Amino acid sequence: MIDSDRLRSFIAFGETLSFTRAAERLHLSQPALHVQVARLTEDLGVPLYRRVGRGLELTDAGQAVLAFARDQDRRQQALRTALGTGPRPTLVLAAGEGVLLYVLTDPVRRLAGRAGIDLRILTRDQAGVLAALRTGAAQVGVTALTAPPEELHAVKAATTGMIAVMARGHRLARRRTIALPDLADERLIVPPVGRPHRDHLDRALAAAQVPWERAVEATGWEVMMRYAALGVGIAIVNDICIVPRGAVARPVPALAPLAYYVLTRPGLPAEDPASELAERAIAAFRAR
Amino acid sequence: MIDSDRLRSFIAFGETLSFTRAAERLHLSQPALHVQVARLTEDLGVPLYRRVGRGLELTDAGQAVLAFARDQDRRQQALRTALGTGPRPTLVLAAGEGVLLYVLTDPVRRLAGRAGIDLRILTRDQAGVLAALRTGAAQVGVTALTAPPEELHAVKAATTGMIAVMARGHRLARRRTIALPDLADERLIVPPVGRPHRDHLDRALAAAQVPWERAVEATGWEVMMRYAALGVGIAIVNDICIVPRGAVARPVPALAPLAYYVLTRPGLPAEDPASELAERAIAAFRAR
DNA sequence: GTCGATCATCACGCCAGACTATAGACCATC
DNA sequence: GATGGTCTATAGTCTGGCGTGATGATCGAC
Repeated sequence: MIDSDRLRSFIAFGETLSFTRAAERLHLSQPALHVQVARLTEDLGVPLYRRVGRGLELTDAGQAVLAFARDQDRRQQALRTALGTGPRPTLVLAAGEGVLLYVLTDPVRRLAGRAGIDLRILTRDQAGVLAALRTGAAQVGVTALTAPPEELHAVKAATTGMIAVMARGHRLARRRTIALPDLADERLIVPPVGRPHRDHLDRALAAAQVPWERAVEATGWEVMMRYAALGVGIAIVNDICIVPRGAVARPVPALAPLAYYVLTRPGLPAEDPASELAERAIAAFRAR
Repeated sequence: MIDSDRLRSFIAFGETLSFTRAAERLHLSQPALHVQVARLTEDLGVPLYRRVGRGLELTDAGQAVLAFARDQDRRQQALRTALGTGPRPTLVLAAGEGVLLYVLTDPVRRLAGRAGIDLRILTRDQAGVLAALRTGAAQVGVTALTAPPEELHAVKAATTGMIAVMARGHRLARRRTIALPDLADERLIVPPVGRPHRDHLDRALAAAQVPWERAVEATGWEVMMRYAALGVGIAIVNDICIVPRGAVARPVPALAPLAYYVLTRPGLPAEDPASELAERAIAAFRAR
C-alpha cells in the first residue's frame, strides 16, 4: 500500500509546487518533505515532477498521482462521514464567471441548500478549470472548449453563439444581426491579450480585415457588458449572458460558436454528489 | 489521512477474523497487529469489531471499513498500472455454480481474454455472494434473491422459473408441465437442509401437502441433474440450467419464480471493468 | 475446576523519519 | 562573468513510534 503520509505530503507539494512552502503548510521541515516526496517517487517508480528553469512542475504521472491522492483523501472523508464521525465532504465546482452567473444558478442553489453537502466554487478561466480537474482540485468543471480534453470525462452541454452588447441607443442596435464589417472602426470592449476570447476576436476580425479600436480592456463578461451599457463601446460576449439594463444584444453569426462542456474526473461513481451536479449542469444548459 | 499500514492490517484481520492468523499472514507479531487495529479504531472513532463468544466478528462499521480498505487497495493497484509499473488489477466475480455454468459463460470468456484484465471467480452460494460484496472481496456478484439488499447496488437481471429434471423415460416426462401433486411419492434429488433451495422446496411441498421421498442429497445443480439423468430421481432446478444428455425438463409453474440480481458495490465508476462485467452479465441474462 | 486457545497489555530495544547544517543549482543584477 | 539570493537536494545526528517477547485476562471445552 502507498504510504498515506507521503501522499498527503505530495498533495501539499503538488498544490504549491514548492518544497519550502509545502513544508511550511504541513508544519514540517523542507528536507523532511523532500524525502517524503522522494520516497513516494521511488515507491511508484516514475518521476513525479521535473525542474523547469527556476521552478518545478508536475509530470503527467505527477498530475495523475496528485489527482489520485486528492480522490483518496475525499474518499476517506466520505468514509468518516458515513461512519458518523468527521465533517461532511466538500464538493468543488470550477467554472467561468459567466457560466456561474447565468447558467449554473439553479444547480448551485439546489445543491448548496442540500444537507450533507458542502459546496465550494472556484471561479476560473478555461485553463484554470482544466487544471483544477486534472489535479483533482475540483470534481466538476464547466467551460467552453474547442475540443474535449483527453483524460477527463466531458459531455458537450451546449453550443452557444456570440452576441454584440451595446448601449440601447447605439447606431448598430437597429440591426437584427451584426456582420463583421459592421464593426469596422467601432470601439470594442475586449479582454486582455492572451485570453482565449480576445485571441479569438483578434483572429476573426483580422481575417475579415475589419479595423477596430480598443475602447477599454476588461476581464469578466459582467464588467464588459456593464461598460457597454454605459456607452463605452461594444462588448462581444457569449450568448449565455443576460444583458444588463440599458443595453441590447444582437447576434454576430460570423463568429464561430463555442461549445460548452461539463467535465468530471473519470472514475466518478454515479452516486457521488458530483455526478448529480454534473447532470444538473447539463440540464441547466439544455433548459436555457 | 488514514494510515495505510493500519488499513492493510485491517484487511488481513477482517478476512481472517483472528489477530493471530492475520499477524502470521503479514509476518508480524500478534501484539503489533493488535495495536494497528486498535489505532485504526481509535482514529475512526467507531468500534470495528466485537467479541461474540470465543470468536470475533466485524461490526457494520467494520465491514464498511474493510470494503473501503479493499477498494483503496484496488485503486492504488490501478494507479500503479496506469503509471506503467505494477501488475494489472484483478477483477473478482462471485456467483453461484449454476449461473457460472449456464449464464455467464459469454461475459467471462470475453473479459478473461482481454489484455489488462485479471479475472478471478469465486463460486459461492447466495450468502457467500452477498458477504463477498459487502466486504469488498468481490466487485461483481450474481445470485438469486427474494429482495435486493441494502448497501449494495442491485439490478434485477431476470426472473426464472423452476423445472423438474428427470430421466428421458420417466413417467412424468409425458406431461407438458408438472403440478405439485404430480410429485406425490416421487423420489427427489435435493440439496441439504439449510440451503435456500431445499427450504423453499420443503415449504412449497408441505404447503401443498405432497408427500415425497428423498432420493439423494446433493449440492450443485450440475450434480443434481446428472443423477436425475441416471434415473436416481427427479431434480427440481432453476430453468437457467442446461439439461444434460439423457434427461428432460418440464416446467413446475407452481413453484415461485426466482429473481436473479446482478450486484455491484455502490460507488463504482462507469469506466471500471467491473461495470462492464456487470452490464455484460445483465445482457447475458436477457439474451438467454 | 482445569486446561487450551486467543485476545489484550506492558516494558524494552531499534529503526524510520524529522531536524540542523550545508552543498548544489539556477536566475537576477551589476 | 562575478556575486548574491533563493530554493532544491544531501549528509549526519537524534528521537518518537512501532515491533517484539513476555505475560495477564477471558472464554469455551472437557
